[in-house]
Amino acid sequence: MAKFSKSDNCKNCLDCNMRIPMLSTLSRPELIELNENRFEVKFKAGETIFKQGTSATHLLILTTGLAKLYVEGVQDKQLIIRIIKPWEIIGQASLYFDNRHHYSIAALDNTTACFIEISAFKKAIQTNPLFAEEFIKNCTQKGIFSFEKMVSLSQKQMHGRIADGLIYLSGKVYENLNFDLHLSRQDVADLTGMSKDSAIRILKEFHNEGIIELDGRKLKILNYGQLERISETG
Amino acid sequence: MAKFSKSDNCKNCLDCNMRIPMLSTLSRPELIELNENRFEVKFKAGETIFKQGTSATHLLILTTGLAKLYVEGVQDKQLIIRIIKPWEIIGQASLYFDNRHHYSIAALDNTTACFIEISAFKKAIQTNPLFAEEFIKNCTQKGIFSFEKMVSLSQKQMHGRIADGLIYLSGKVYENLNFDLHLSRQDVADLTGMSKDSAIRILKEFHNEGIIELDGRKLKILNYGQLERISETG
DNA sequence: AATACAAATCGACATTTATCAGTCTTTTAC
DNA sequence: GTAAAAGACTGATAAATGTCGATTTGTATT
Repeated sequence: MAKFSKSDNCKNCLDCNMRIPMLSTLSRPELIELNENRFEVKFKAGETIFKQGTSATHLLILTTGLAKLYVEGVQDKQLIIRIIKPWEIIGQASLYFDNRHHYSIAALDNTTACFIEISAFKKAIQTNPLFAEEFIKNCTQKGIFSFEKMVSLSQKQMHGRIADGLIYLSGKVYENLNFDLHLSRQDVADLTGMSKDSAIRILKEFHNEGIIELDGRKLKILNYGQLERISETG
Repeated sequence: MAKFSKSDNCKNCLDCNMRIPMLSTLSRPELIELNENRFEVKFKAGETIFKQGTSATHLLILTTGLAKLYVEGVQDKQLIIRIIKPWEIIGQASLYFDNRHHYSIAALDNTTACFIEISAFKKAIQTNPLFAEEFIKNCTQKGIFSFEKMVSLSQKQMHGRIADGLIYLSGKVYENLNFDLHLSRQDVADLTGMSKDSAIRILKEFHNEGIIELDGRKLKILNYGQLERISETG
């Protein structure tokens, strides 16, 4: 189970300042206030960090590990929106809406999560226009990302969607053509909107065609250009 | 072609104040400044109001008519994200990102659009925290809407997606169970992520089963509960 | 009203994708 | 170390969806 502690990983918010662009707009007193309203919790791989539908009282920043952000769709199916890495701020969606979580987060790894009280955040938005601007920037970027995801999910066939998924993982998550996948095959399916069996099949096809090398969860992209072509032609 | 004029429809931004929640947080001088940096343009049904990829210099508020907001996907296919009604603020996505439009807007009707300079808007965000908050609220709501749309597009079958489309149109756009559709069959398909022929087929099915009554573009929802059920079961 | 053109419609067919059952492999639990 | 469970994989089949061609309907133009 999750273990409580005030400062296991990052000593305080003044540290985060360096790593999180949004927080760098905050003044020293503001950071100190943020720091007083936070705590860290450790999660084991597979544990739910927060669950769609529960009330949203804190924002979340991972300090170690990876997690999946997903919405619960029809008939217990999950749709993975994106993979969360350390130093991203998560949970803004609920800030000004209905104080409910509209997605779930689950650890893909042993992770450490820092929870920051929403009220401290809101205060910073009200008093620091630069911070508010950064916040808005963040929101709008996610909006644009959503559009691309919708196009991929609704207009591309399975090969294109898997290609998009692999490009996303290597480009945005692991920043490497060669990585150890934290996702199960089911997760890959939930990320690309298809059945698990179909995801397995396409991955195997890509492997057989020499586009990727896949052994268990070790994944190497051998022909990135080909993936891009598959992504574009749908 | 589009016809220029400073104040065809709404006399000035002090009017809009009443109709647009976000603007109601602005002070009188702020509204006056906004008013000095705006102009109105008329569009005929079918005309493009702005086009994905072009540079974003203005935000947009419709004062009359309806428009579709869509992204250009693979192979010239459109994905309609939502329908725009008067008194919604459009174009925030590009505000703080790369100053490009990431979607297109096309008139579905004879419409009047009011263009507001982005710089005037940004200034209000920086100087008026309440306005910034309203802006953020707006962004996050759209984010949540996006999640629902992604689930619909990627996890529901055609019947469920058409049901979602009809529920959206009657609930959010026309606010009536009985309306004159501005969308073509192709538009309905682009809204629900399927081929035109499939959209026609499902609509006809719903008509034959007595769930809706559809004659050309006159649409009446006869059994809303049934639509909800179809939406939930996918 | 006659023509031209775009939109809507429909049935037949092809393709894509999901489902299912069964096997194999890897990890977990004791 | 072995049994059990979970995950990965595969082929066959069924279901969902798209495509195509032909026809009809509606609308705008003369």
